[in-house]
Amino acid sequence: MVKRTPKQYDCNHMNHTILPMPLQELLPDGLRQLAGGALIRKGEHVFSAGAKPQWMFFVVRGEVALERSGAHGEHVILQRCRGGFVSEASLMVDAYHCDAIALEETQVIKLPVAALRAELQSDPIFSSRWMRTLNAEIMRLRMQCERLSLHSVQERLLHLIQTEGMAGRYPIPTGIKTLASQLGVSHEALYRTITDMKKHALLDRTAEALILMPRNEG
Amino acid sequence: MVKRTPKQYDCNHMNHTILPMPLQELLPDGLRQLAGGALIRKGEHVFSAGAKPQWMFFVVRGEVALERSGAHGEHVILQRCRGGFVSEASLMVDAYHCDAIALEETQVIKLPVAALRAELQSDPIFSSRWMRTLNAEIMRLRMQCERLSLHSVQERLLHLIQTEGMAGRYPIPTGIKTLASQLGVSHEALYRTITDMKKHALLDRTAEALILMPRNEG
DNA sequence: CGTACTTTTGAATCGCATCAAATCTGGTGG
DNA sequence: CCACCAGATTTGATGCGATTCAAAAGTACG
Repeated sequence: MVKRTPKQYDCNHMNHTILPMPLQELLPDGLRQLAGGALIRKGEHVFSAGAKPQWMFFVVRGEVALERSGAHGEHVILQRCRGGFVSEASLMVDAYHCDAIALEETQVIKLPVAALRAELQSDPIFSSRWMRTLNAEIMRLRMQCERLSLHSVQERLLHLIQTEGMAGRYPIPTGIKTLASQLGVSHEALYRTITDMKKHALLDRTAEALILMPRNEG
Repeated sequence: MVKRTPKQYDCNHMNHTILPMPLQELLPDGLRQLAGGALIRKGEHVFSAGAKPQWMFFVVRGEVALERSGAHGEHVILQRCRGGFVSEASLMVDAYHCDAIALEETQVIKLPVAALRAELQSDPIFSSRWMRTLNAEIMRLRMQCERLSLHSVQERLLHLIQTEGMAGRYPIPTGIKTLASQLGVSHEALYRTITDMKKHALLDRTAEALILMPRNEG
């Protein structure tokens, strides 16, 4: 095999291991060549607000939170990402508009923004697929707005499980505090709500997930 | 001038009047030919959740709200649109995921979805511009999520004026009740907050807009 | 075994939703 | 011009649910 310019990852060789299926299907060959990997430790920034986007990040394993921080250290989680691209919107923008922080040890794949942009220009199929991911992002965000418009913690939690869970099951791999921040409520309130719902047999909680109980109304 | 197939609007002739500048710049010639117009009365649906998108709507004048309705008639305004495309995300989707309702008499321009999709495939420049609008939408939605994560009415209102207003000025053409719904608070609470803020010289209110007063802190 | 963090419970307080009612407004028709 | 109506605006009172502060118990990790 021909020796190639060394990269952070030799993707030609490792494609089948480091590129997850959805990314395999999405990316044209040319871009796959340029993909690199990175491991981000818990608490570290993937990128920071104000910085110029150089890479597009795809989360393979772990979890990244997009957050914005106010002047006083309070921070709002705008979105959590456990798989797929982080901040697709940053592709066409000169500076990030929020922070991305690893909530646990996280494996990402990096794609150079310039190459990605070029590929979008020249490959209509890829462009179309990319637009689909943007559309999905928009709908997810609209869902989140709807959720945050609900007034009680229980309503928000139910909405989350119903709209983002799978068959009434919603994973909570990074804990309740993270989830509370995502729902825009205090962690105490969320703990209490979960306890109450368990007591009323509306919800079950395992270490990894929240599970909605089927309603057996008379 | 050559006689053309009659359309709902003769855009060749009326381009400069019915197509607003941002749309002029965004759309390729071919699509401009296919643009039609429509006038939607207050309270009427532009489209409804579940329906298959046939047209992409661009608001020229008036106001459209994207809302989702629960089972009991309660409705949440996901977004208000006073200019520009409504629900860009619906372009790649088989069914609308929310309702679009005119909050006042509204002038829109309609573009056939099929032609728009085709143009996105064949025109990389247009495709790139369209992606930019999607990105802007994503950022606006993230802002709204951040806003809805704030706990007090005053914080939400300030955030709205600061992030979506121009130079501390935010137009309220369709009234306070609409604004309250957008902020996810009751209209009474919003009225009271505005009154309080006026009393404390934080805010001024005219018939058309809310205006943030500059803080003269010691 | 100590440290840091999460989970849990408790109590006090506050802001908002809600219900109610009065006033104001613009528009319509007699 | 007035009577009337539908909405919007405004004020009031009440109760609930969440925030907040506090502290204890549990858990992971070196």
